[in-house]
Amino acid sequence: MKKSRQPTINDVAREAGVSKKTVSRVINRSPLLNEETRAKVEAVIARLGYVPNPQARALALRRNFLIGVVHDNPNAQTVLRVQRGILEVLRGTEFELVVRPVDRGSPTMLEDVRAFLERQRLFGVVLLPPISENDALAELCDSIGCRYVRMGSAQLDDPDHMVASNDREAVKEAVTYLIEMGHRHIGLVQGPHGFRSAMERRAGFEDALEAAGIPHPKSLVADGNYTFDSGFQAGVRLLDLLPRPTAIFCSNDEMAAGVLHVARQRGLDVPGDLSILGFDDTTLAAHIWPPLTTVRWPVSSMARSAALKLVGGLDGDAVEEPSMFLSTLIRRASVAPPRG
Amino acid sequence: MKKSRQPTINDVAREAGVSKKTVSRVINRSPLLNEETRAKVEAVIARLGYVPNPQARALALRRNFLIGVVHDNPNAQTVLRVQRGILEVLRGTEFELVVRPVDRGSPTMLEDVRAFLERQRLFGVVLLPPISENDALAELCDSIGCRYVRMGSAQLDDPDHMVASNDREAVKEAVTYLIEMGHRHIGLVQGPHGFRSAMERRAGFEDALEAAGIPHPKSLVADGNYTFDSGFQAGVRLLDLLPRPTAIFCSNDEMAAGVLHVARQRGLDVPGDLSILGFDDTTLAAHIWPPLTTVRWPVSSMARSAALKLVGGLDGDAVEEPSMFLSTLIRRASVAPPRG
DNA sequence: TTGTATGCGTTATCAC
DNA sequence: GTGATAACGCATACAA
Repeated sequence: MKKSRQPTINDVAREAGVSKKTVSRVINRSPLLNEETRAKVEAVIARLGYVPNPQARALALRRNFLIGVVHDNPNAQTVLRVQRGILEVLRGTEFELVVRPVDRGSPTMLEDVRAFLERQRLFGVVLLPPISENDALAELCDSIGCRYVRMGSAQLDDPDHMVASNDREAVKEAVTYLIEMGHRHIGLVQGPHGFRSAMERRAGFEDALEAAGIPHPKSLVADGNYTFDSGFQAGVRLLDLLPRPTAIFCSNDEMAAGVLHVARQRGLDVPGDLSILGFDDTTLAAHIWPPLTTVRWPVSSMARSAALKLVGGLDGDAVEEPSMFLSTLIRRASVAPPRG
Repeated sequence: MKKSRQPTINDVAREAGVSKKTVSRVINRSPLLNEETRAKVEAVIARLGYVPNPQARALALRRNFLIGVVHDNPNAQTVLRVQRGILEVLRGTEFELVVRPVDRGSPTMLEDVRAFLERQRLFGVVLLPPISENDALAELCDSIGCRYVRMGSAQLDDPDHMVASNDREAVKEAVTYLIEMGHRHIGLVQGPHGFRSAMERRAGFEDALEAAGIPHPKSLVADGNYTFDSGFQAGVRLLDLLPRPTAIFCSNDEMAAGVLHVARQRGLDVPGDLSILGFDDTTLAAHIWPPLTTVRWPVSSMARSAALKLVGGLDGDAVEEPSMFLSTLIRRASVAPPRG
C-alpha cells in the first residue's frame, strides 16, 4: 500500500527508473537532457502529481521562493495596490508574497531588514517609498545577495532595480491645467520633508508657476504628512488666508480629502469657491464628492513591473520591463475656473 | 580566520563543547536539560549571534513558520486592517506573514488552497469572510494539519477556530437609533446573496423594524455587492421611490458612499433630506462629507485575536483569547431626524 | 547524457 | 541529561 504522504523526488526517480539527479534536472529544466528521458520523467511527475518540496529546495539552494514587500506604512491604499500588482504576477508561479512592515524612524531599521532578509533568504524584495529612497537599504540587499526593486517618484537606481514615475512633470502639467483655467492664487499642501515624492511633486508645482510667471509666496505652502488629518490642518491654514487661494494642489488624495473637509465645514462650494487637485487617484478620489481631479499614479503597473523584474527572465530570456511609468491627469469635478 | 557565513548549530555546539542535539534542546526549550548546560549554551548562542535557520527547521519539522491570510478580495480596507492586526502580533516573533488571494467562484478554489497549504506547510492561516464561511475549507485545513482561524459575522466554529462579531445585534441597535430619530421609511442596501455578513446585517435590520412594528416592503430593499458602484446603483433605485425613504442603511461603508454620491448628484441634503447609515467604519467613513454614521466592525481586534489564537499559547500556557467581538455604533453627521 | 556521493542546517530516534 | 546517527527532500560536484 502506498504511503499517504506527498510524493518526493525519490518516488519519481524510482517509478521512472532513473536517478534523483535526473529528475532534478527535469525540474530545473537542464538543457542537457535526452528528450526521451525528459518525457518519461515528466509523465511520471504528472501521474504522481509530484511537486518539489519548497522547504527542501530552500535549504539546498539557500534561497527561498518568496517575494517580500518591505514598506513603512505609507498610504494604505498604496500598499494594497502594490500587493495586488505583485500578486497578479506571482499567480500561478511557485512564488509567494510575504509582507514586511518596518519602522523607518527606528535606528535599528537597517539591522531589522538585514536580519529579515538573511534569515528568510528571500528571492527578492520590492521596496516601497519612502524607504525605497534609502540607498543604504539597496546596498544592503545587494550585499546580502537578495534581489530588489525600488519603487519611487524618481529614477534613483539603474533600470533593473527601479520602477519610477514622472511625478514632477505630471504635477507640472496638472498645475498648468489649473493655471489655464484662470487660477493665479494657488495653494500647495506638500508631503513630508525628506520624502522624494514630496520633493518631486513640489518641484513640479513650482515649475508650473514659474513657467507661467506666477509668484509663489511661502504663505501659500502648507506642510502635510500624507494623512487626512494633516491635510485638514493644512486646509485650515490655507483657507484662513486673505485673499483665499482659489485652488489648492495636494501632494496626495488623502490630504486633498482633508482640505475638502475643511471647505465643506466652511460652507465653501467646491469647485465653485475652491478648486482642489490631488495626487494618486486612489479609490477615495472617485468616491468623495465632488469626484476629485487628480494625478493618477500608476502604482499597480509599477508593482507588476517590479515583480516581473524580480521573477521574470527566469526562463532564460531576460524580459525587458519598463522602469519609467507616466502619471497622468484625471479630470473630474473638483476643478473649475475661479469664480468671478 | 572565521568564515563570513552565519553561524550554524554546529558552530554553537563546537564552541560550547556539546552536541548539536543539546543545542537543539536549548533552542526548543526542552524541559529535561541541566540548567548549567543550558546557560553555557545560551551564552555561546548570544556571543555568536546564532539564529536557527528557518529553512532547515521547516524541512525537519515539516512545518513552516509562516502565517497565511487567505481571502477572496473583500473590501480593500478590510484586507489591510486584517494584515495590520496580524502583523502586530507577529512582530518580534519568528513568524512571517504571507498573503494568498483566492477566487471563490472558481471550481478549483478548494484544490488551490489545498495545494498552497500542503506545499508551503504553513503554521496556520487566517480565513477572511466570505470564504471563511465555507465549512469545507475549514475541514480541509484540519485534514492537512494546518491550524486555522476563521473571521466572520457569526459564530460558525468553536472558539479556538473562530473570531466573530455580533453584526445582527449591532445593526439592530443602529437601525433602532434611526427609528428613534423618527424615521419610518427606511431603505436597505444589502450585501451579496450567500454572504453570511449580508444575511446577519439584513436580519438585524429586520429585527429593528419588527420590534418597532414598522412594515418593510420589498421595494425598500436594494441589492448590492459591497462595492461603491453597486451602492450607487442601489441608491438610484431607492431614491427614485415615491415616497422617498428618509433614511437608508447600507451593509457597508463603501456602498453608503455610493448612495451618498447619488444623493449629492440629485442635490439632496444629507442628513437633511436623507440620513445614511453605514457599516464597517473604514477610514472612508470619516473622510467623506458628511462624516458617516456607521457601525464599527472591530476587524483589527479580531485579526489580532485570530493571530494570537494561532501563535499564542506556544510557550506552554494556553492563552484565552476572546472569540466574540462587539460592533458598536459610531454617531457622526450623516444621520438626523427626518425633515418636517 | 546520466548516476553517485555529499552537503544544506535542523530535528528525531534511540542508545548510553 | 546527553550524544552519535539517521532522517527531511533537494541540489551540486564530480565521475562514469
